[in-house]
Amino acid sequence: MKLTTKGRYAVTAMLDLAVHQHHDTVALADIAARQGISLSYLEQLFAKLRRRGLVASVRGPGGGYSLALPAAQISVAQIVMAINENIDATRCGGEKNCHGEERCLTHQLWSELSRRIYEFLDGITLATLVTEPEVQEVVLRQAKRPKLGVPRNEIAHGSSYEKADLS
Amino acid sequence: MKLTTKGRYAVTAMLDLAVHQHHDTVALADIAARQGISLSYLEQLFAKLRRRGLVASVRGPGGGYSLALPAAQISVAQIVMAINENIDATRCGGEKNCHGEERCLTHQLWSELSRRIYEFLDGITLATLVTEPEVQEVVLRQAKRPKLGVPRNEIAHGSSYEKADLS
DNA sequence: CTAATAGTTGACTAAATCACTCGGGTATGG
DNA sequence: CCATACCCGAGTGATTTAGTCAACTATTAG
Ligand code: FES
Ligand code: FES
Repeated sequence: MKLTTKGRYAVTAMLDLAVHQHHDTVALADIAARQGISLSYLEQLFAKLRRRGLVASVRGPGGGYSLALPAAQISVAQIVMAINENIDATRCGGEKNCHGEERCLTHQLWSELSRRIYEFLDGITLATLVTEPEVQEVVLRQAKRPKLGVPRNEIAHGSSYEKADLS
Repeated sequence: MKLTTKGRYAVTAMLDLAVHQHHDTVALADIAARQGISLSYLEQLFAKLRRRGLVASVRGPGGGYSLALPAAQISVAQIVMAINENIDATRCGGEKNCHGEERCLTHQLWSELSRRIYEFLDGITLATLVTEPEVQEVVLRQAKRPKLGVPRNEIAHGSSYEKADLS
């Protein structure tokens, strides 16, 4: 699997979207401001999410994004895969050919690991997350803060470069 | 967690070592030849494994490496962590500060994922792997092949660049 | 003694990827 | 028509990956 900040941002943004579902649509600028993600970057992510049919968009003033499916039908695995493509921890990508043309000593191990990770992430939907007390707490904290109208390209970013993949 | 080819090679090499334990020591050159890994690269990996106390070395002719502990006491997680340091899938690295100075919406999720992965990899030891029929099969196949004396720096490498991390 | 073996160390590199940014589009409601 | 918001592609610097290379040092067989 590949699990980078890109995928994490996507899940965070989708969760924000799920939380604010009561509006018809949510503008990316709002998500950007609430979650501290660059707008341009979000646009990139949502383009992929839309192509995969996970979100729907409405253009023009008052427009924005909404979930294309009920929150209970969108799993974290789907989001991560929409962004990062594969979710496979083997070296061969399932081809069983990374040692010469044959299966290597540890293929079985990584293959099983991939399955576990996928099962875990696929078992958690946006609906699950929304009801988590830990999530609700953060949502409340964010609601209290004055929503500063962040203009395009002026959002602070952490510059940490950490990854988390399991190709 | 971080799970790159580096970590995968390390596990493969350690497993090879466990399989050939009946010799006093195993030379890296043998492992390199059997598993198709560059010798110089293996040296780098085993330096770390030795510092972590997972393998012991004997220098000079007839020397090589051996497991520093019984195979049943070396888990895959230990090997991966010896090579890649952390095994954490969060963005904050456990600091809970990746949104401003506070916990982000999805911290809980990545944190739980990290735990699952760690538990899985820590539950599998070299001893477990050695007895796997899938592994035995590969070992037999490798034993049949004539052990070509591969000189330093002449081993073929695949140039695939795939990752698998979960920082 | 000496040559061959094998581990030890550190610096160095090309290529790939990541995490964005920038600059312009295009639809749409008021 | 104009402000809003989505749409899209190209480009970039920093970082990491997956190695290589060269020069040791320890040990032992002969
Ligand atoms: S053959 Fe699939 S990981 Fe090696
Ligand atoms: S605060 Fe830990 S992952 Fe965001």
